[in-house]
Amino acid sequence: MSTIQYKHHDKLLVAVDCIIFGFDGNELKALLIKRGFEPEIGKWSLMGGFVNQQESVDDAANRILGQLTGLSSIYMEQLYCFGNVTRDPGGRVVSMAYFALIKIDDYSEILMKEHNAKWFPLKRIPAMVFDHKQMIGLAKERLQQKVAQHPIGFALLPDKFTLQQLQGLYEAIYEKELDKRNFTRKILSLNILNKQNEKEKESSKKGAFYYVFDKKKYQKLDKEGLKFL
Amino acid sequence: MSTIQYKHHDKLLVAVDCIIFGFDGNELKALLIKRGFEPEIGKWSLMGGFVNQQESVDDAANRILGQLTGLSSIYMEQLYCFGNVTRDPGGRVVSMAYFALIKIDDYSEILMKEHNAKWFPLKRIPAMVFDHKQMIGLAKERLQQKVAQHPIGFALLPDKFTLQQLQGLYEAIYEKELDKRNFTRKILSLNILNKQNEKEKESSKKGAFYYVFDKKKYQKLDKEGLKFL
DNA sequence: AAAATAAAGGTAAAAAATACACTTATTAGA
DNA sequence: TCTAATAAGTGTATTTTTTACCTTTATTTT
Repeated sequence: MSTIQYKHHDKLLVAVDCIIFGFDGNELKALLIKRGFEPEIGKWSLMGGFVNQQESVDDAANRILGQLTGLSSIYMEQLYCFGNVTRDPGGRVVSMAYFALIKIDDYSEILMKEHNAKWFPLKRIPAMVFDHKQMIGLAKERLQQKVAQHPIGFALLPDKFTLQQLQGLYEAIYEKELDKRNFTRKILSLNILNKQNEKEKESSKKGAFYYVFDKKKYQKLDKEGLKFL
Repeated sequence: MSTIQYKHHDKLLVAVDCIIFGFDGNELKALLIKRGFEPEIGKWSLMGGFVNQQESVDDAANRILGQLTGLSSIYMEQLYCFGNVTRDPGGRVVSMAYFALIKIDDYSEILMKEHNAKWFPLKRIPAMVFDHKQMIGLAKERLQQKVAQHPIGFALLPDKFTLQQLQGLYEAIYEKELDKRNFTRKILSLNILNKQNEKEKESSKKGAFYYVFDKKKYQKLDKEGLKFL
């Protein structure tokens, strides 16, 4: 705080931009929308909006995510503040970037169409407005770091998933192949997955058991201090 | 960005608050100032200020840090955005918290006195205004994580330091004792320190060799992908 | 019954992390 | 000049973690 009254200070537009990640079983993707107004009309953009006077920045982020996906109680965290003076040619806008992890089949098709939204593989992100591409790059790095220490990846998978789906997710995030036996051993040794009796039978004749993430077991471990992977 | 014109949206006060860390050879400390105006006059506070229309948020953080310490080109990074509606009873203020690492003897005494600034050990932070104590707690956690992966700790030490001073720093940050031989072996194996011919002779009769951090060696390693400690 | 498919599972070798204690260089003081 | 005091400097054995690697099993289809 400064030593003079608040009212003498500049007020700024504060925006939120959401990097929305999804996983289709094969690739990591980000959900982008086609900007329908100037400046930069027609370019791809992150879903964003302005923070209102009477809502917290986090609330604004959740509101904006909800507008596009119809989803609430989604994994989301602050990424970074983009605060350059000239980042948005439309005005002085400070943007808080957030990233969210959603189950790719959970969003509302209707809302998606309304917003001209489309999933893009992270490896093939098109030209984007302002600093949005940079935001996605930073979000990817952050996800890579975070996922190694916290079990947030499950937010990208269906509630029931096979070990190979889980491994595929990590391979997509890290962009490298992992050894199946080592991966399985490590993830199971954490004791945060519950094996189901049911099998997934689409991708093999033998079928692979489903697992579910046991949040309570994890939280217990987390208190004791756990490195995730 | 929203689908209606920017001018219809709310503008907010955007503040920056700086957690300034120092190390006195023994303890990690934070530099606080005594707030001289309402609300919450007389309470301890982080050094802060408002972001001006014509400066970036990062520039504002550097300006504010310079106001208190007289220092520039200091290690500083964004910590987190504190955006609750009611966090500051004086008005709707979104605060970007930054943390900075300074060499504790480098600041300007004059500016410190002007601002009623004082160093507090992290273990004995007094009551503070708003959410500032929470900011310090978060900064400490972030520093602990960061320092394990990046060689930023040197910003808290004099240019020349002994291995025991360096170890002491890590012990202060992690809040636990480390084994001297293991620490020495590990840090030297990174090959980012240059041993000097000169010895520090105050704390022992034998004297301990000074080392300096070699930024170039580090950057070379960093490109190749390095876990720090 | 045979073939095809992907799932499941273990071991040995290498690397990294930990635990642990004596010798050395130097100065101050007897 | 000898002795005592002080912290610096140094190596090895043990445990844990990580990595590399392939055969057997369950099930379905033909």
